[in-house]
Amino acid sequence: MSKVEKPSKNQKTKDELYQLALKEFMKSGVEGTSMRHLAQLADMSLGRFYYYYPSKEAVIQRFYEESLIEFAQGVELAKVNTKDFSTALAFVVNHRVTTYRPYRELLIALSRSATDPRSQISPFTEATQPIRDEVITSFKELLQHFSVKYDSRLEPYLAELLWMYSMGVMLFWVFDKSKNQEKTDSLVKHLTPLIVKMIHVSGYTMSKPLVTPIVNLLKAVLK
Amino acid sequence: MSKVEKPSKNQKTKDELYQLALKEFMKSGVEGTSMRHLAQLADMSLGRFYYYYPSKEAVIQRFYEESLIEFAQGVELAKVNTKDFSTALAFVVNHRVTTYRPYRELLIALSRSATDPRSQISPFTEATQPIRDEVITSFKELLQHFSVKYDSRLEPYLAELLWMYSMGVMLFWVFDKSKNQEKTDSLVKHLTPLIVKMIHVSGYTMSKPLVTPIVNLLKAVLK
DNA sequence: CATATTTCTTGAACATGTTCAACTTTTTTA
DNA sequence: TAAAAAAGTTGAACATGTTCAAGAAATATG
Repeated sequence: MSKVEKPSKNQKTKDELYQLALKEFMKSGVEGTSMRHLAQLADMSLGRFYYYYPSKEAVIQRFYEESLIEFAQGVELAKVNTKDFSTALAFVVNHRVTTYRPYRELLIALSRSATDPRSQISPFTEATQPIRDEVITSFKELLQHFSVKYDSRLEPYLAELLWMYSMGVMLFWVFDKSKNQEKTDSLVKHLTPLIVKMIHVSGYTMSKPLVTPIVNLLKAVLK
Repeated sequence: MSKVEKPSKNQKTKDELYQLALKEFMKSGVEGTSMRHLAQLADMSLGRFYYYYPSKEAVIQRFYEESLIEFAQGVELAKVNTKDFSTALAFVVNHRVTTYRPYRELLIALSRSATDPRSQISPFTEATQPIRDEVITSFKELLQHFSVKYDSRLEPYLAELLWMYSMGVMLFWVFDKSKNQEKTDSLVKHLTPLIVKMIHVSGYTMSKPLVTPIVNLLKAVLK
């Protein structure tokens, strides 16, 4: 009756096709996998595949959406697995990198799409991206959970900034050509405590004048 | 006799094709311009066009290279047109945005390529990109020209960091959907003096302990 | 149950980026 | 200057992402 409750054969096919595509993308890369090949693997006509995913990018987009869900879950996990905010933030980012590792190939394709302002996927664009907002909300909760203290003027921006930090690390990771992407690990290990310290310090009365220009910057640029 | 001095008909044709392609890209967008159309406009066969530019991306790549040259020139210009380092840095970035403005469409395509780690174009990748190094060198000279004082441990990184800042602003600009991209102007206006102040402050003895973790970060992550 | 409507499926066609073997013209070499 | 090598050019072919009119199957409606 309602729209939600039927898993509908349609949805099931869609899911299967997605899994299939994902596996093939990992094996042969995104560009190395043709839509015809995918259709063939799924034992269906090309047109039929396109009925379920109207474009190759649509499959990537789905991957992005699934990732965001896992992202939010990772933030939740951080709450129970860590003792302070700094390790929590590092945990979130590392968790993301870890779960992405098998999908590196895919993430490259994703980052290509993401850097197109016209794309729905771009993490910077403030499209009505409900899942994106969910992640940002869970960052807000994480801050509260650890009772992080900071300059109240940062309140409207801080969670979103943390989100941007995470996405920035992802991008760095995609580019990271060092063995096992260990530079990314370094980056997170060094930068995370720095950021957290800055957040803390922003709360001290003495640093108010330092925070003011930053707040002005954020006010002018975000939202 | 030498390799350099003949502008060779080849090179001339290449230049003309580039200009032609550029104009068409601006008019119809990069994706909206087919290689066939370009060949037709140039009154040559498709295969012939491909003889000069082996791919569409090669044309974009050329645009990138030309841009880098202008970039370096912009840094030189800043030397003579500004009185202090902060305005110089803002000048460089604004100059870049200004000269890019007519090519916004192209820059989107560029940023797509740039965000592919496999591409030659990526600003982050430390490919042997001689022109890139030239820009970084001119940043070094700019620092010297204004006798900017800073923590000496930053010396190996500072110029490259400024380069990254500029590229970051470019990326922001591409995404900036505000009217006339005025948010980018805000960003530059607010952020540039902040950065310059931080550079200055790094030189004070009292801030050495603050700089140390940052230097460690840079050491671990760059180069 | 018969009909109308929606959902699904097919197969062919199209547009476009790219490749390449064959051919022609230009330049170098002896 | 004749032969050989290099540079330039052609046109057809290929692979791939995407579209779409037409039809089949499933579902809703009266």
